[in-house]
Amino acid sequence: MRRKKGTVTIQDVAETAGVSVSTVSRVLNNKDDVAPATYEKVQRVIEELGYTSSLAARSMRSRRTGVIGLIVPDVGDPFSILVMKGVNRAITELDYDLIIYTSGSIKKRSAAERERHFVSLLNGSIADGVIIVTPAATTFSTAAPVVTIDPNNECPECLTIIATNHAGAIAAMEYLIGLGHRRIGFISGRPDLQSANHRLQGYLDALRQANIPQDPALIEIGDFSRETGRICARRLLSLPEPPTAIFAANDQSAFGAIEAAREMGLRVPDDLSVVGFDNIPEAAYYNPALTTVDQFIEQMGYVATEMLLGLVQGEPLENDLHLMPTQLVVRDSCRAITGNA
Amino acid sequence: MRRKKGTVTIQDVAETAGVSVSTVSRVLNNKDDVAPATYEKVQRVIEELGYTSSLAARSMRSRRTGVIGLIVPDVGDPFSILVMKGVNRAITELDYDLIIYTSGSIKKRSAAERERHFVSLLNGSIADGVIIVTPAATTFSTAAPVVTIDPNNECPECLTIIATNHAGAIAAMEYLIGLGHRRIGFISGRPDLQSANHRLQGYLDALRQANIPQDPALIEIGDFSRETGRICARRLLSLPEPPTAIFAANDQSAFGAIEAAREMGLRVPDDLSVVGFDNIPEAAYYNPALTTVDQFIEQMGYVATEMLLGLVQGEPLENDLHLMPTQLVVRDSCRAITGNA
DNA sequence: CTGTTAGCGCCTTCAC
DNA sequence: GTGAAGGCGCTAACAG
Repeated sequence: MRRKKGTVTIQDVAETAGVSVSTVSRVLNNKDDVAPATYEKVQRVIEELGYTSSLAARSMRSRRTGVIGLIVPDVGDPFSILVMKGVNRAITELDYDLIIYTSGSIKKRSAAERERHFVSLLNGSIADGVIIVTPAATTFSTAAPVVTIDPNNECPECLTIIATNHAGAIAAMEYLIGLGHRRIGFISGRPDLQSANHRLQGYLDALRQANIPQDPALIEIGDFSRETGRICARRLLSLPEPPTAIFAANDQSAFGAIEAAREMGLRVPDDLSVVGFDNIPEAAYYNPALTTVDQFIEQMGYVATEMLLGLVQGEPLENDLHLMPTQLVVRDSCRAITGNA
Repeated sequence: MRRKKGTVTIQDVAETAGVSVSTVSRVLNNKDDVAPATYEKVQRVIEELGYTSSLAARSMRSRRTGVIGLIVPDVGDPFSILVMKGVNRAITELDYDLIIYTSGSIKKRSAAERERHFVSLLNGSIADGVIIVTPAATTFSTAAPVVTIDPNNECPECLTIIATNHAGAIAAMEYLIGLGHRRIGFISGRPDLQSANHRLQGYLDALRQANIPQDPALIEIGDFSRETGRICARRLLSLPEPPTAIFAANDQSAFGAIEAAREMGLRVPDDLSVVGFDNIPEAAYYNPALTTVDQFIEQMGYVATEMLLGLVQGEPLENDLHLMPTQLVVRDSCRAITGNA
């Protein structure tokens, strides 16, 4: 770790190798034909000097930098983590580099502002393309391609990946209804999110389909957090006529709901059935293992990266919207209704 | 999202504002005295055009870029996630930008290679400094400051942050011993990691201190993963004379151990006490809530960032090593030993 | 095959 | 106060 001397540049390499900078540049980019002897020599000097070309300089000259950017709202959020994993997998397979940014829920700037900030920070500058997870903003001024995952609002002009939230919610509800449940509570996600609304709509539609009257008291507005899930479930379970099952709009809320039930002396699934949405890893480990709707989040990240790199490499994509399938995963948090209720 | 036209440059701003590029540059960097009227006008044009200065160009000219880099081995690992959160918090408070890289456990290049790759990718180029989590490499050729968190090996010349692993392990063991346990199994972490070895040493020393003979059969070599924790625990619990308590070198292993116990028909804590290490968020939510040693991981990220930014801003740091305290957090996964065993 | 010549977008002297 | 040059490290044309 040399502190002072600074970076070794392409110049240094050229001089100590006794060639011109362009020759060095050529071997760096495996260009044309360089005399094997020269190539060898330059390569050796590069090795010796521990030279790495400056990303900054490189991206300034050539369009392609070989890095793509990922903007997530929160590094601690399981959804974001899974997307990161998927993107990371694709990135390494396809030999790109990945830069991750957090648009965070910070006070200083709004999420939308930070997103814009990062997009332009990356744009034309450092990254060949950008993936944005649950973007708050709907438009971005950028020359590089953008793919959005699970956007909060319709995002015109953006490539978008989103799960079949409505269908997934229906599947969960049909399962619960098939188990004999009639009073089913719903803990929704943030109402400003498309995906949350689609799930709510699925809940409603499934009820209608089964000819079960809808009871507004059974719908609680959550925010996808564990803590709010707990609070919502408490309210639901304190109703004069409490639900026998709860469908939570994501796994975190479902965990909160189960914890609330437990605190109130209810056993899951014996006294209350709970279904989540997402199928994050913890769902399988949870006690009881959580029945939930898988939306293949990690795969979303992977697909987003594939789409983005396709765009980067100039392949024109036809459809702007990629629908990710959902699938009910039955585990141990639900039980058929037996006697009363 | 304009696709074609490319980026708006400082030139464009200068032209539409009717000034020279240097003037624009001045207002961008709040330099000297710019006539208020000019300042205002330029500012407005910047706003209108949605201009953001190119990170690439900027970092090429000026030393300070205002971004720091974070290199983590795996975005899915709870330890890395907590560090990210801490770094992120410090970053936003101190008004820097953050770039995250994954050195990943990929086949293509070794972790050490990837670390070096990223360090030089960031160095002198994009970032003012770099934080590396559990680095495999021990030296980095870089002009920018480097801080390492929980390095695998001694990392000379690097600023290092590491928890008091030995003391933490002793605390956990004293607690278990105080509860009356005498046969205590240990599931270690990867033996190539400093922190893992320190914890093992703590286990050993606590035993000696309490005059409990050490039994090699009670020590299993794990790798910090849940799955391995499960396997190790299975072996431990299948011993002719199984342990009454298990101390796992991290929370993930502890979860695995509890799951193994459950599969074998043992109840935790009634039939087996388990202590973990890390205090990741899941530990509090787990059923039973996990007794563990907090090593304030998030805080490590925060402190690392503070140290790094101190270095970046030229404040000379005195000590190269920051020791993070550890603290036993008692929850529900242990019980005093009663009758037999 | 290799060196020379232009810039990429920006900041930093230096004049005015 | 402001504009005009020079150059950061690198790549992409051209020459040779």
